[in-house]
Amino acid sequence: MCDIAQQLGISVSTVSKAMKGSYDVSQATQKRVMELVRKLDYEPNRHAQSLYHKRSYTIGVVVPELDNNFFGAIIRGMENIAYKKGYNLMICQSSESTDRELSDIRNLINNQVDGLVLALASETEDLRYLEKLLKRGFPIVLIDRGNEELSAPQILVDDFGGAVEATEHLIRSGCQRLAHLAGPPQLYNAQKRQEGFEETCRKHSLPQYTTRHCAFNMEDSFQAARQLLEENESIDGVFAASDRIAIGAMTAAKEMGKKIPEDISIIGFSDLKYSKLLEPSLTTLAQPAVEMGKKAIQELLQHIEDENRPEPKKYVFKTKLVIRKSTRSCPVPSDVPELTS
Amino acid sequence: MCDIAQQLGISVSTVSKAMKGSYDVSQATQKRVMELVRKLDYEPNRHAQSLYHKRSYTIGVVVPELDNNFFGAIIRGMENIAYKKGYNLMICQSSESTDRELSDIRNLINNQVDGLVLALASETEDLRYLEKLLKRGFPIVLIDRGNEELSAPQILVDDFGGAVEATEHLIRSGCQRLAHLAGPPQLYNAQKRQEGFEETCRKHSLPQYTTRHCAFNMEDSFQAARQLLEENESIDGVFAASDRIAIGAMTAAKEMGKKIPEDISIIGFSDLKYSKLLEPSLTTLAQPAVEMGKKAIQELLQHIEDENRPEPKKYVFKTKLVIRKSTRSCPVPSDVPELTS
DNA sequence: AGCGGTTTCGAAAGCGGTTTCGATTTTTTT
DNA sequence: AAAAAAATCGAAACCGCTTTCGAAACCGCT
Repeated sequence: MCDIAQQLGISVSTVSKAMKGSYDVSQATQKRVMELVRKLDYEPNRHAQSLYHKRSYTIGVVVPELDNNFFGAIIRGMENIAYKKGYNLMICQSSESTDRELSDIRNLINNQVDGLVLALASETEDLRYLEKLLKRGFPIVLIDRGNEELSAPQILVDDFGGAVEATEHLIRSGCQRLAHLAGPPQLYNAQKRQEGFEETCRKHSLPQYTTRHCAFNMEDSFQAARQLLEENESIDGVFAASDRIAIGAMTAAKEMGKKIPEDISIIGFSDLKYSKLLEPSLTTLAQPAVEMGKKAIQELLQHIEDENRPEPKKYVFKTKLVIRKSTRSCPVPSDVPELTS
Repeated sequence: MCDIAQQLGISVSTVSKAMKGSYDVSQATQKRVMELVRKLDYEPNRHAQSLYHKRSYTIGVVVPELDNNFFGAIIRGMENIAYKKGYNLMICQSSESTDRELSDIRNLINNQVDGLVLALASETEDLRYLEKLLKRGFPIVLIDRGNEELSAPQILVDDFGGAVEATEHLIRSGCQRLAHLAGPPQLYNAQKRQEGFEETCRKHSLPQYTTRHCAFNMEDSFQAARQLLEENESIDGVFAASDRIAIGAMTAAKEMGKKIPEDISIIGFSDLKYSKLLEPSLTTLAQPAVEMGKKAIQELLQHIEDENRPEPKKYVFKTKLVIRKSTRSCPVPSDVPELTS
């Protein structure tokens, strides 16, 4: 900027104002400045700007993992909005580790991010730091992994509704003895999915239904599924709390010589990129991840840019049933709800 | 920092020095400062620091996509080293779009990142901007997607060697009529894999071998594979340039009623997380992605922190053959090379 | 007491911008 | 032609931190 001022024989303040299109600089100098700016490919130093404005125009993002369809799509949605509004993203993956998550958040704060979008790790329980931030008025939006205690806006999927839909799909396709392979019990989403499952079973007065918890990975879910199916030979339908758990269940079922979906139907949750490649392809619930990412940033920016902060709302996105080959075909076609925001 | 100085009745300069453990502040005040710092959870403003040091302690990363095992693992490796050394990552996904890539890079530069780690989009050809940056002495490291023209350090996998290994594995397991489903021809990696394939076929004087190009996605590769297999009924072994292409090939082969691996062996490249879940599970070449990510940052930091920049070297990481069920079992066990850097 | 040497500290400049405010010039009005 | 108003510009302060450099205080020693 000094260069430009010198070359043009004007002051830095004028250059700065010219670049911002201030009213208080003549058309002529404005043009001269802009031309030189373009010629030199000049861009003002963001750190200096941040320092003055006390705003970094950067948003911190922490997700459990990056190489995951769901979070990948969420990030695409977030980038979409953020870049358009002149904000940058600083993305971290906690790898589902609470410690790493905390240090990521602290580091982002230390980097003066203007706000945070967080998908908390499954085991995160100590929310004191986040509460402190919120109390200070620091803008935070939670995404996917909700939390009842934190008074922050939350962008969630309708886990309960999705679970109901999944369970009803199983029942409609003729399954009578259902099992639910649930996620970690401390995880909000897992709880809601379990509730949806159990409530639907009760509603339909199913003679038998069971729930068993396992981690969101294949190894653990494989073990859990095997135990479950061994103890309970008659199970003919499994609602897995995630596609990865569903894969574990499929592997276990196949290993026990059960045919999918003839002997046992399996339904997942998430619609991972590879779920349609499985054998049989997995029936599952798709989540509008890109839309969720967009909404998260929109919500966050509102909190960042508005003085009078509104009440933290919850936005619940509907899931969409994707029927494939791992469940028996339904006599009555299920009505597929539209994606709404 | 002003707060601390005031509360302790000392000057900001002393506080600053105390926090850095400068020799020129007494033990007593140092202790008083540190205690208050801890109590207030104070962290100095990074932007102010960056402004002074003309260093942001942030590294820009651009990869084609985030929800991808390979790049996910690379990023984990990069985070590992970067955080340890006090650097942050600013991660962008170009979604394989050249335009987006360029705007991401410009934006990162504008954010004053100290260096860049890039995995170029497959179609990127206009390297003028990058060349300009390199000429200015700006530190850039290329990862995975190499480029002969750019004089930057490159962290690569031994595509040629991996292809040789894959091809020899097919030959060893009894395949005679091989085909290669290659990636986009302008992509450096794809070229090397193709060369490895063809050279090995020639070396073993195979009676027949063909190569066909397709994009790194399932739809395109499915079409390509089907055409290939229809035109050439006798093909009994396919080396796919990526796991995703392999999946397309598997789907095509199955659709044509061919049994894998009895009628046709298929081998991929990358070892995606879900490749072991396919039916049959996919034989493929694993890449030491985490190690590559680590190396990329180490190399970049050297360039950032050393005045006298060394010649840009190429680091070629060996792949590892992962034998699963999509290729026939070998009479002679292939010797698996170790991971080296 | 006077001297050099060591510690310990703070004032000030600077990093690269932005913005306020007063000065100067130009234009318009009377 | 003088006064008022508007347009245009630059000096300076500031954002929060680091570092240089000089001042002050303290030390032991002759």
